[in-house]
Amino acid sequence: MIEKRKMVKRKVRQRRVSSVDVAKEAGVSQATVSRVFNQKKGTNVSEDTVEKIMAAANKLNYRPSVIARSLQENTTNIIGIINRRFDSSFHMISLDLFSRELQKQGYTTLLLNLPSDGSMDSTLHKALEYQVDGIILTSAKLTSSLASECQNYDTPVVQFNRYSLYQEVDSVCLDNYKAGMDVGNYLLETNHKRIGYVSGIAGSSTSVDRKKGLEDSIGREGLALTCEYIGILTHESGCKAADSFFSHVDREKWPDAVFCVTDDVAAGFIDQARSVYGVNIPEDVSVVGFDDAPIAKWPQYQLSTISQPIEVMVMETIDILMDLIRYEKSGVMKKMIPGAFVARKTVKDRNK
Amino acid sequence: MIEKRKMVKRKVRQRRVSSVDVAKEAGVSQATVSRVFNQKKGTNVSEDTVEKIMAAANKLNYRPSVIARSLQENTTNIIGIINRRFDSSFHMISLDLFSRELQKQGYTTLLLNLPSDGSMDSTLHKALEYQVDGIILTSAKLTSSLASECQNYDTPVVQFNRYSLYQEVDSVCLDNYKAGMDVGNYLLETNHKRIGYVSGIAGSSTSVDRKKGLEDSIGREGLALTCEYIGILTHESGCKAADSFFSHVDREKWPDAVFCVTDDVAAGFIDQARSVYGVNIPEDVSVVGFDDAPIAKWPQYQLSTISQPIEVMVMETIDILMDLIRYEKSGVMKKMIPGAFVARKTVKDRNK
DNA sequence: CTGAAAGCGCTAACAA
DNA sequence: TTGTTAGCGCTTTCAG
Repeated sequence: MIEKRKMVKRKVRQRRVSSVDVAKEAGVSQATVSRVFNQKKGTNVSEDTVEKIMAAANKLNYRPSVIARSLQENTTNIIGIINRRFDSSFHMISLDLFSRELQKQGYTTLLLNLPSDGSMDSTLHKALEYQVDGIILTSAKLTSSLASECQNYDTPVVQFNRYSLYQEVDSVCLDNYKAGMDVGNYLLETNHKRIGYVSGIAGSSTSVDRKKGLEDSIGREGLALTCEYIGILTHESGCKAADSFFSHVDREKWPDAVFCVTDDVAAGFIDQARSVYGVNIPEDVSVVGFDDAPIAKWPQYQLSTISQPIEVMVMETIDILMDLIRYEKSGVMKKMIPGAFVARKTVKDRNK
Repeated sequence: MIEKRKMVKRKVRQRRVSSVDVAKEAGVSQATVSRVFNQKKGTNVSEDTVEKIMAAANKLNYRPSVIARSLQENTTNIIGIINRRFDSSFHMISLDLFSRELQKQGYTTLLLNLPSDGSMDSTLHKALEYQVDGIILTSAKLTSSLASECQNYDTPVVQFNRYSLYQEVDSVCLDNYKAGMDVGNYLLETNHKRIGYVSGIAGSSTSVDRKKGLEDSIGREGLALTCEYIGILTHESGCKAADSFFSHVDREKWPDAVFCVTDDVAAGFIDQARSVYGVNIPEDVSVVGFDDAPIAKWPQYQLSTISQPIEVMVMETIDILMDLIRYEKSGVMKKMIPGAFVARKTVKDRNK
């Protein structure tokens, strides 16, 4: 391979065929060619010339240069999606929805990754340099200096799956706090007393908000979390949480309900609890997950969980971004989407 | 929302600050500004002017326009990734690796989706219009007319996770046929006689090649597939396969080994076989999966499987593409990557 | 070391 | 209906 590279001659990319070439071939002016390939508002070109031009274009295999057009129009029809990491099906599904829907609306997706240290400057600048028409920032927050930089470049940003009360940035986010409260209230109604929480990555705002909602809810009944495990978003992390909750602990000190930050985590928790500690779900311990991922429906889990309407969230995000692109901004839009509790079979009503 | 849109004035995107603005501010010519922002080969600009220019640039918040540069240089530093669908962690992981590695090498990723009818023309044309420097086509094959169109545009294409003997297109693909043979040979060595296959989407070449390898391998011992189920790449599909293999069938007619196209499918197969039909894995039936996804390591599965070296495959793909971008093409490169059998606990040695 | 000027491929205002 | 012309912001000779 190395050999080959050395031996082969460097390459200069050939010039592409341009509207001038087509114009020459068709015997018309370049502007007319441009008109034909811009059939916006009834551009007036005679049938005859259109035909001549199309013939020439086909013969030469002409395609307009989006780059040149972008330079002229000061707009690229590209949306930058800045992604923190792919660590759950939530990210995969939302990215897929984003790019498909944007494509449907005539935009293309430029995918940018945040470096693992989480610093955003260079990635954001890259997006700005490419003159994207808008930016979707997933699972990350903009600092205020970065936000004003986007303002300078007249490039709208919408945060997806993250929000902050103190930011001037538009955002769409599941109402994680409320979802946490809903879970708490449900567990109270079903008469649970010893409630545990299995968290995601320390400090992740989705995880923190869910916990806070849970705590505030059960706090109104004078309860506090019995136990907590801080891990990551994997099955294995759920297993470890079960270890931490059930080993070296008297049976009376076990939680009677556990809220897991993710369905995957909940599955790991359930598997380990059942197989290693002989815990019956939900007779001994109730479990609630989050996401309503496919795994929640697997027969052995039948997991009660909170479903995130990802598609709604994605559409809202795109709508807001499109407004920002097309119209002058008037106020900040922070959209909180409610999650929905899906009752399956992992929570027992302990009133009975 | 509708209201708001109507009331607010249409937006015209403001002009960005250009090198001319910086030049004015710094009291130099525009060309010199350009030089400073192109410190490739020892561009000779004096310390003094560099400082003046940087000061002005910072003051005005100047960033070069990649678009204008692309127009001039006839190269965009964008790689188009054309994606068929996201239906397994394999796609998610490989996309993540692709975009991170490309970013590391100074490229950016334009993400394009194939429409659900699978037609590729419009998507490919979109990539060509954006003048991407190269295209990575994942899980799909180029028709010969499309391939020659890319040639016309001097835009190299590498197929990832798909290949064909008859194509002139470079490709990187796991050797699915060989992997299928490996599984078959292993099952023969361990003295299995009644072998079944759970396939992915009908006609998907990865699925077909794995099956063919399996068949050819066991065929040399005079065996044929005992049973087959054609489904999709989900846990549920694996459950259905178990239904199809175990219901309404005498126990003596059960397969003694089943090869599943994916770990997820294998997990569903195992779950259903165990819980509904009381099948012991691997005592009654051995199971082999594919991918070595995280689920293969879950305690309740401990799945024997074939691991795909995704990272190697991604790197090879990028290497080939970079060669194609930088050097004249000399021959077609079809890279077959071998999978590796990972023995865990779902295959029983029936010689003992 | 720096400036002037041409040109990448396109759109759009203006003329004809 | 069509052609002419002036840029969009940049890189790159070519002079000086």
